[in-house]
Amino acid sequence: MSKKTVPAASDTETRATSEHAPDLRLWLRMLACTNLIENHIRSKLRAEFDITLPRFDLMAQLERSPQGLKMGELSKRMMVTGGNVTGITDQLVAEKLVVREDSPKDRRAYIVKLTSEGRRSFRKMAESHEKWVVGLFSGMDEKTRRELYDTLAALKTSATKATAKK
Amino acid sequence: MSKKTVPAASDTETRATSEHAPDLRLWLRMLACTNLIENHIRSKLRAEFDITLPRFDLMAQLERSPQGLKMGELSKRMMVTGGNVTGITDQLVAEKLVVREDSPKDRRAYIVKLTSEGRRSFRKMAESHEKWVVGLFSGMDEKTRRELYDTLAALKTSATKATAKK
DNA sequence: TTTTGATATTTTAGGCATCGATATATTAAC
DNA sequence: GTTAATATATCGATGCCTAAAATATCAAAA
Repeated sequence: MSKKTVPAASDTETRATSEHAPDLRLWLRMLACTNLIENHIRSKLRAEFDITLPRFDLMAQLERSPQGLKMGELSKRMMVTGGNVTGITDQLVAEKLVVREDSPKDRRAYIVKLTSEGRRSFRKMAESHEKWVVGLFSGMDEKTRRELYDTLAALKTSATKATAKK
Repeated sequence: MSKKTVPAASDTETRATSEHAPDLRLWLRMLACTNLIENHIRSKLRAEFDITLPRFDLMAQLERSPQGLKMGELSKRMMVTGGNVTGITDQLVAEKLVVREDSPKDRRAYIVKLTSEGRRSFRKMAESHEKWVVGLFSGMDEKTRRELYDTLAALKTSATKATAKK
């Protein structure tokens, strides 16, 4: 199913050597893991639902906020630029999966919402998506996953502080 | 320095709610961390050296392999498609940072190598890059970083196995 | 009011990424 | 040796993504 053009062996982490700072090796390993998982999910979404990851992600945000979200909010939450959200939204609107409604409070803004078809469609995809993710992590025991979850919280704090300053 | 258009607060992890599978929340947190760090590094590279992350990454691979690498090898190690490597290499060749040499063994293949200017340039950038990464992780204590490094190894094993099958 | 500045979104130009198709060279089968 | 299968790299179409500029609205100060 979907012959992979992107190979998984001998990956990004190859860049790290013993002479590098431990933090650098840590970062490259993390990046390699994330890319591996992300690429996998991307190709599954495409193969089974003919949708892209960014579109899925945008819909996921909306599913969590039934009252809808402004473009700017989507941008913040997805950690991408506004112009990017414009493009993805355009596509989803064309597919009738979301709608742009005028904000009653602010004529500059739109409120983006899932259509009922969008909601139905998303829920179906999300179910599979969750299974894939569970599968990807299933080789780790419970304790290790918990540990990873907690250490990532620490990383998030550290990185947020570092990127915020200056 | 370089006012960020991409905000960092209220991020991708927002997608996760308590009703989701723990693995899903773990994955979204990991993704949020990676995006945060990657976006930061990307904008620093651009602001201080006027280079993109993919070009930096390609040069990093070559720096590790002074004998040069074939396009296909770069593709494997960077975890991107061959066509992508073609494009990035074209740009770096135009900037005279790398060269494409004909492979003596295989007339289909090229060997890509850093030029001396490329090597010099890369080393300078790599020094800063390493500092940024260290800074991003500096809010975590040594033990936690070690823990993260180890749990990621387990994740890599788990995910590799899961993506390989079928 | 009018101006000033900030906010919300889109637009534009350029680069990165995929997939699928193609051209060419290598290797294996016969 | 010819044919067939495989491997290497590029190209074309499409979509994501950013930064910077343009447009429009809002909100507060003068």
